[in-house]
Amino acid sequence: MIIEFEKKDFNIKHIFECGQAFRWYDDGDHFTSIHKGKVIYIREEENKIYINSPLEDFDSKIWEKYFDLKKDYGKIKNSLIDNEELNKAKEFGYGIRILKQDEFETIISFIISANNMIPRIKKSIETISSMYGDLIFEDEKRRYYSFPSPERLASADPKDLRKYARVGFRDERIVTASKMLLEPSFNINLLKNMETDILREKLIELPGVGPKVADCILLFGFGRAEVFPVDVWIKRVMEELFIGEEVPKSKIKLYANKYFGNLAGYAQQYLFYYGRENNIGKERKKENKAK
DNA sequence: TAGCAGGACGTAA
DNA sequence: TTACGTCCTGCT
Repeated sequence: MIIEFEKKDFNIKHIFECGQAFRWYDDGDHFTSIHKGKVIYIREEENKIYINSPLEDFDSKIWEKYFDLKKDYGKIKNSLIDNEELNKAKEFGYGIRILKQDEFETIISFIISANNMIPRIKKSIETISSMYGDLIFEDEKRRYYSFPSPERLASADPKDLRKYARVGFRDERIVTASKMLLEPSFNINLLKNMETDILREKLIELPGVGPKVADCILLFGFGRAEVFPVDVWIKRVMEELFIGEEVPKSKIKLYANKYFGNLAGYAQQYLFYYGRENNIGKERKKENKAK
């Protein structure tokens, strides 16, 4: 079974490489992605996108939701302020979409992301899935495992997470957060219905979740598109392109809100991808250090 | 081999 | 409220 649609505001590479997701592979002529215990192959041809699954139980609705296909990203881009630098970023990452990822997986993934780098985060998540998830499929490239349930991760030994999944000091955080997420006050349906600021406070109760990680979870796991996560990259990019001077991390959000309003999350993705791929702000940082 | 990159968190000012 | 040192791994 297959989903097929017009290639408009959709670029597979942009979607997966803009730093929002970790369970995907660039397999040359196609990308492979794992989500909610399912595997898909996704490829672009001329002006069409094809998503197909090697598994029997293919539910196109899951993937429509995951890729946010109902949303008109052209319209979003047009609604963002007309700013020269932002326009460049929009053009550069023209096919970015914000994925709607599984809530639990997003929480654990971004706890792992703290003080960490994307290739290492990907490796840790892959190992964790192979240790505590279920084998769902195998092709000539690799074996695919589902991301473990909160129950499975709650009973994991932090020492194993450290030793095999190389998560370092995040080991206890992962297990404790998984345990807390099994408590009634963290019931997923309860969380889903919370107002964004309340939900952020709730998420920060989890060990390993601070303001930045909470914002990533809100944006990528709970679909709160008005949220603007501030990491070292986006800080540099905002300072370089919009603010013109170094400001504390806490101030960056105020600028984002002023410029992008409730579309801040989309702007963040275009700017993050554009800034990181082009090393924006990094040179200036080096210069400052040399002084 | 030492240095660096990357957020959370505890402590101190 | 802000500023700092520490927690790890993997790369150069």
